[in-house]
Amino acid sequence: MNASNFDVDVGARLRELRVRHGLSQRALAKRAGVSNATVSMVEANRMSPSVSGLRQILSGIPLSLSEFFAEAKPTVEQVVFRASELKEIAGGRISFRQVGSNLEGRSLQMIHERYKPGAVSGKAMLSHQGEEAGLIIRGRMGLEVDGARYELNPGDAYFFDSRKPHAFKNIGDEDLELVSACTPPSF
Amino acid sequence: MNASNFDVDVGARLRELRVRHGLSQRALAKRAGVSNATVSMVEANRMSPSVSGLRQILSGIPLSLSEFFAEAKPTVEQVVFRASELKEIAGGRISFRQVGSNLEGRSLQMIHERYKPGAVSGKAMLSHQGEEAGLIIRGRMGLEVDGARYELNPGDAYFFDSRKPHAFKNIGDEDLELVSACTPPSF
DNA sequence: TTCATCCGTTCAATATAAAGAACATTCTTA
DNA sequence: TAAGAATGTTCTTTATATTGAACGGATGAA
Repeated sequence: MNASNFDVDVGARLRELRVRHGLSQRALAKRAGVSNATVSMVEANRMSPSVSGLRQILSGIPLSLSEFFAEAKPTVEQVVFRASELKEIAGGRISFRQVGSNLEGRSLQMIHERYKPGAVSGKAMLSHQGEEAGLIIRGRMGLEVDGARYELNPGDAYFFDSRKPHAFKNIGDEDLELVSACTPPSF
Repeated sequence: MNASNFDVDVGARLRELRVRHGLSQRALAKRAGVSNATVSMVEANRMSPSVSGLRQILSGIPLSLSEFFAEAKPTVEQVVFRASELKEIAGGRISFRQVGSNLEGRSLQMIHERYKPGAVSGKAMLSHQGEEAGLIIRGRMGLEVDGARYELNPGDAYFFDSRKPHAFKNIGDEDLELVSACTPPSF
């Protein structure tokens, strides 16, 4: 049994991509160097192509296997989130106010962060893979990533791999305010 | 043209994942309900499994096809980007200052945006799939997504699917300043 | 109409993936 | 030593993916 996710409907996905690119089964088959019968069979799920066969077919679009199997991103309903609507996901001396409350199925998370003077946060462990970026709006931040220390002022920014251990600290006298984003939002 | 990637070595990737999970070929085969011979052949690239066969094999780890074919993320060298180092990717009445200059291999892009009063930007066409988010620092923004119009003030934020047509405008008297992020950075 | 050309599907023949058993090798353990 | 159990590989048979050609339907032009 396949534990982790819903199965990709290979046939439907191929058809969707082919049509989106304005190709007929035959046109795609010719570009890819396979028979039109194969394209037809695969799209109808009447057979499961070999990986090399699928790669061959996709070369006619062209598209990588990675792109083919990438998770479909669900549509996000709400577009605008008022300042008062941002979801508080941390309290006290640190305020994390997230854009949108439901992370399910998203690949991007944005947070409006505020730290009181001296406040600290961070992760020591390797979390799931992904990337993190942020830009300082106000105040001074001390950043430690993978053992290296930095000081950031308004307008400065950071970018690193989420798997590296990291810590944030407000090292100034006033509140520290920044906007951060990370992907994927799973943590 | 498939700009983005090199082909996956299916055999090597499977072996890497199996070993990383501490499974022998036979143990994996048993959990997945396939023969050990198949696992051996696939790892040696002596045959290219069918998609359904590979899915079956991966179910023993377990791992989804999506995860199997996901691109390995390269490590990002530079962590901190000074305000003066942000890369200007648009000029004139609109200033887009990107965190980091090289997007290759990244899945996250962050931009410090500034619009003069009246300045407009946006995309009418469907661009590649992904998500976009932003948070207003200063000024007033008019946002149109998929035909719907919104007004945003400092602290407000937005989040939508990049494929929807969208436009940004500074509808205030002062400069509009915001931090945005999108994924994937391809555009 | 009739011809031409496109579309997607289906069929029989062939190439290849997958199973099950036997193989060689390297460890343990007696 | 030798026996036992683990590993990954290689064999032969069987199931299935893939081909090339033929099919039926739709569209458009003479």
